[in-house]
Amino acid sequence: MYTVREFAARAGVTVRALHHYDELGLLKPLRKPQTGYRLYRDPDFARLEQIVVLKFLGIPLKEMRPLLTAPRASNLRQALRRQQRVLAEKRTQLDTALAAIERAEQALTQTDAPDWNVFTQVVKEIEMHNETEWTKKYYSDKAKAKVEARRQEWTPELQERVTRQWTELIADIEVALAKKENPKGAAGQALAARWQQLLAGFTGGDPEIQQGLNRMWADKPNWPEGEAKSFHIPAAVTDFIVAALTRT
Amino acid sequence: MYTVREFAARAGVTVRALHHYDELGLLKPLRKPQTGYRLYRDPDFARLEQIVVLKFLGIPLKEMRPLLTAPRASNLRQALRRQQRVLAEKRTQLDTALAAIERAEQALTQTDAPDWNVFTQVVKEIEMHNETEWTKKYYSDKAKAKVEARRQEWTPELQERVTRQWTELIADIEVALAKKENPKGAAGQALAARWQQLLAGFTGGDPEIQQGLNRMWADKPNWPEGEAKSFHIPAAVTDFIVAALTRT
DNA sequence: CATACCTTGACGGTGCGTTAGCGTAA
DNA sequence: GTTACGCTAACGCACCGTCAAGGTAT
Repeated sequence: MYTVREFAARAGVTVRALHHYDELGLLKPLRKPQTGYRLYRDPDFARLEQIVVLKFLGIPLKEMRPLLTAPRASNLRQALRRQQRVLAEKRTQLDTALAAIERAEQALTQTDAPDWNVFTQVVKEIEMHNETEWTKKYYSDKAKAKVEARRQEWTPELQERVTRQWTELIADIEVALAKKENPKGAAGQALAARWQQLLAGFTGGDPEIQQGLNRMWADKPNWPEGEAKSFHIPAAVTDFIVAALTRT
Repeated sequence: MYTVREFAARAGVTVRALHHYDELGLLKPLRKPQTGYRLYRDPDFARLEQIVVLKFLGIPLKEMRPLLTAPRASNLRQALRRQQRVLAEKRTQLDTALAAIERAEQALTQTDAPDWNVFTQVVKEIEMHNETEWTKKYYSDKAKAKVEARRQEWTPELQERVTRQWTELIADIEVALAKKENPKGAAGQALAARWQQLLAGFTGGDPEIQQGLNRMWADKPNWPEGEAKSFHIPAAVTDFIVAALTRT
């Protein structure tokens, strides 16, 4: 039986952190009857260690609960793999930033006034490089050029709106699934039409781009999974759309 | 002359971001007389690009203003170097986390139940390694062991308290400096005494540790500068203490 | 008149640090 | 009684995303 302070000292965390974990329901100690004082015991120690480890690995506190109580390792391993990808992407981010700084320093040693042009060029290059890199391999050269051309016209806000439209559509489809709606019915066809609309917004009706997209989706399990929430489309949803679009 | 939306589209940022930069005083556009509408012009574009670049490099928005208006490159280069160190440290952090995940996965492939022991061990190892690594080179082997032993007893809260005591002391010394207090006077001696007290709290009066510390401070310009605020002690302060402690 | 775009608040999210005000244990 | 420790509540930080309520341009 430890008090907060003792327990915190033993575990190498602060009292405030323990309060926080308690609030989040991650680690709820016993309470002394009248006073409400927290009372920690040995099993709590093990659990806290697990929390600390997961935090060290960069896993958000809010996602930890299921991992801590899971009796089997499968979801833990899943989480680790996800986290691995997230961290890896962050690292390449960092690497590019570092590279940019180095290049910029070189440029700065030559002139006394900051040469923002060189500077911004470097960064832009790198940014583009990163963003498009992972999708590249799916497109033919001609398709790449076309996609690139479209990118130029995309404002980030347009991006947002489109993303929202997709998520809304997916939500609607999930509702339809829950209602056991028939893909061939009117409602199903309407959803499929919205789907194709959105898709056309990206491909511009270009078959080469469509091809590339197809390849990309076929390889979905291997997508990177960065901070940019590449929207997760449940398999059931795509199945529904496929069913709606295939002619009988 | 662009409206927010146009300008945002041209620059590849969101309208909200522009609002935000405006609020922070980073990029204040003209305003249309009656309506208060924001009006951006070409010079604003250049400035925005600079902001975007610095953000890409991970520099906090609040620190950007002086860098943007600085006519000469010197403080920009300073900032870049600082940022380089910060990023580099973050990267090693990431690397260790990634390494930990890999090791953990290996451990997990063998058992089905999560083996938290192996797991926490790995992380602890690595954490220690990191924390002490950069100070290591200043200490003799014997001193290292002693410092390590002391570390074990330090709770993070004790850490905090000590840190605060140092910052308070430093603040007090700066006040004394402002008053042009004499280091040899009573006030100066009192401050020096507090200094030695705090130091003794770390060294435990051990000469080997003291030696290592001396070497470390002598090498101060080369310290890493992570997120962990290694307290910055102005040169004037150390000078004051040195003057107070050297026997006449 | 409708519609698209502008404005200024203000809340939310991440992981706690940091007062602040107020009971409790030794 | 004093002092050290416990509790909850609430703000703060970084960078905007995301409504919301209400004017303006076309």
